[in-house]
Amino acid sequence: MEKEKGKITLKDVARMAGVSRGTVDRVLHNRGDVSKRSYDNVMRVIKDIGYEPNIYASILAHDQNRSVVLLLPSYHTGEYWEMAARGAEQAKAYARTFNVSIETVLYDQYDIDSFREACIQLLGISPAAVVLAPVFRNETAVLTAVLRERGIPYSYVDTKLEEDGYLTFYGMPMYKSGYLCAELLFDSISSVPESADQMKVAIIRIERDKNRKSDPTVTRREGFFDYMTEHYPNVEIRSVFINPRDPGSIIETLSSFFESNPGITHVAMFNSRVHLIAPALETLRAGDMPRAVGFDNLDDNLAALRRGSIRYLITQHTDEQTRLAINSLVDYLVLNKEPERRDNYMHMDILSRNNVDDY
Amino acid sequence: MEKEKGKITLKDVARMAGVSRGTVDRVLHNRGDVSKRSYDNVMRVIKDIGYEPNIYASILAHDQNRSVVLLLPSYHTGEYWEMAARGAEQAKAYARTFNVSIETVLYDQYDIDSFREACIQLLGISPAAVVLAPVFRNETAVLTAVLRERGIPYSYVDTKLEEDGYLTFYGMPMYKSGYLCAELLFDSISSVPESADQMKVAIIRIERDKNRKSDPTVTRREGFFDYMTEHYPNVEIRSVFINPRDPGSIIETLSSFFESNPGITHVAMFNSRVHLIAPALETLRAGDMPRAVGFDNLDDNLAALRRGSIRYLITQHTDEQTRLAINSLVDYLVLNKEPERRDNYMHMDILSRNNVDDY
DNA sequence: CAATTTGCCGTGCGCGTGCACGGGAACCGT
DNA sequence: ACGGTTCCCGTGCACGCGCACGGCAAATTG
Repeated sequence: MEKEKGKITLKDVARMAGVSRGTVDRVLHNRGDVSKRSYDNVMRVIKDIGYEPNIYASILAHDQNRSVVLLLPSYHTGEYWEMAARGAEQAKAYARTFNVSIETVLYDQYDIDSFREACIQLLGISPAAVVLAPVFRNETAVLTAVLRERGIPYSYVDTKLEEDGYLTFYGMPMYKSGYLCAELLFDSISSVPESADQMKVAIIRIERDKNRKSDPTVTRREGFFDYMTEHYPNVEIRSVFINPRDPGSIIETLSSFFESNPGITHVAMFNSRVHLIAPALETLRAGDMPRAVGFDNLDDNLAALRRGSIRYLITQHTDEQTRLAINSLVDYLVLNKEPERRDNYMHMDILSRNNVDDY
Repeated sequence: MEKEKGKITLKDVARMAGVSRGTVDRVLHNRGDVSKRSYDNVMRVIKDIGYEPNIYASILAHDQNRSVVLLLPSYHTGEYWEMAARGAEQAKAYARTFNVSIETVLYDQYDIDSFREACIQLLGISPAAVVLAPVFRNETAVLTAVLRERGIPYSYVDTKLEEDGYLTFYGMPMYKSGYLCAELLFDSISSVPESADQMKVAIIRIERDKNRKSDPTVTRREGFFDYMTEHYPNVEIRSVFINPRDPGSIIETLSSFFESNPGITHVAMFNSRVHLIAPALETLRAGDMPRAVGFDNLDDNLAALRRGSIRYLITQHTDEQTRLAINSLVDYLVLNKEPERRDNYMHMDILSRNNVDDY
């Protein structure tokens, strides 16, 4: 289906359209100084013979080094956003193939001013494209407005804003993920529903700062509760809040929680930090471990999974998200390739003790 | 970490080594006519300054069209090997970036002569690289010997032969997949082991032709049985054979099986064809569906999963396997990039009704 | 010693595109 | 009629590399 022999070049187009290479070039890149007549001629020929520019020659001649900037919350090793950064690392290999480099700009996700500074820094780089996670919604809207104005394409990862200026979005179906979480928790007794009376669920949540950040896990929680009301309306559900900034306090919090709420058989956590409660479960409930399900393949989570203190992890391929987002932008920039889909919901992986190894 | 400004070119290397571009070129491509002195000089400079050729210029100048051939059993839509072919489709996009095209050569997996013919056809194409699944072990060994002799790199997918001439292998950890299969089947009652007495497992197998083909699922079966003896040594396990060539017979076979083996609560199947027994389960066991687990994300399997007649599917990303295998070969051919790992065991995905949608 | 071969090596051209430069024609105003 | 714009357009060089061609010196041969 490809006839590689008689490759059609720009020169051929020029000849067939009765103009020079320069004119074809001007048409291809919309840089004016072309009469309507010539323009139409060239366009017709291009369409007729299906001309496609040779990207090697193009890149070779261009020889410019564009950069795609990834705008992320800063992270320590083992934290959620590190995975996103890891994805960028993988994308680099692909991007460098096309002479585009990946820069990462970080900000403190608890400090809105640092986000604003990061935006300024980002614009200073004058990137060819941007990948970002809209942690601060309003400020992100400001940034993307500037990007649109400057004609810089951008993609969302993790979450998106409800506008339509972005090129692509890669994220997780949050509602479904909560639903799935509940299923994995309670699948164990679906064949013996009468035992549902003996179950009690604990939902571990994070004490949140009062800031303007968005909390994507609310949707996940909805999915979870909908599953519960549909399948196990009588199961007791309790919530407890822990403070991730003070790891020492967690075991105390949970200890008193378990005392005042005896008979907890299931534990769910809707963000990436199940690993924080794993040690507490192991010491407080060594005898009768509740069945625990959490999210995201952080190293600490995987370790807890292997130890058996977490039963299942649902992962959203955070690294893949950034990788694909970057790739879509690179394809768009270099190959003029429109993405297949704008909104891309990633597949959720279910991880158990027995399939983590080759992850 | 990249200094893109002063890109090092072949000319720079030539200058620094005190030779001409031609000589450097001869060194790079091992085509002789270079004195030992010059050779050493050039090699030293290359290593010192970390010269890397510009592949765009290289491809542009070279302008040759190589092809990678994928050697697979022929398939009908919805069958296992179709997924492998699908992966090739995805790899095409990447490959064409480098002026390499992907050809597929098919053979009848039940006819060894057709395989031999396919090999001849393959060699006729004089491919730059080959991806293959060693269905016929001995004949595959013959083929790979020829490939090695001709210096054509090749990669295995799905299964591999025990030799070390291949560039990469992408497959599934078969033993673990069987183990995982058992866990997913019986996880439901792990907290109430006393009910294990009431369980009965059926293993559905395929009547095999008597040919020299390899059966990779034996290892999977081992993993399954090991899990069972470790965790539920007293559970009854029965096997039943169905004939995939005669779909009409399946329901009869299973009907009489269920009659003579009442109380089957769990069903496992170790190849990609669970979809064959799903309708039978739905009609024969509508009231008390046994819990069924199978393998591979064939469309029919996914449909059965959605209908609820299969509880879990374990998938091995067959499409990814071929995609990655092809990519590894392309990288090796074009970029001279050695693969990171030779043997690559893919992650197993667990698919349930609630996470198939975004697959 | 002349003629030829062999071992090494440098140079020039072409791959297809981006872009700067300059130039011709038409149009304007004086 | 003439200088000055404006609008279009063609050409030449550069990008980095592969490869063919030819050349020079040393080694070999008759």
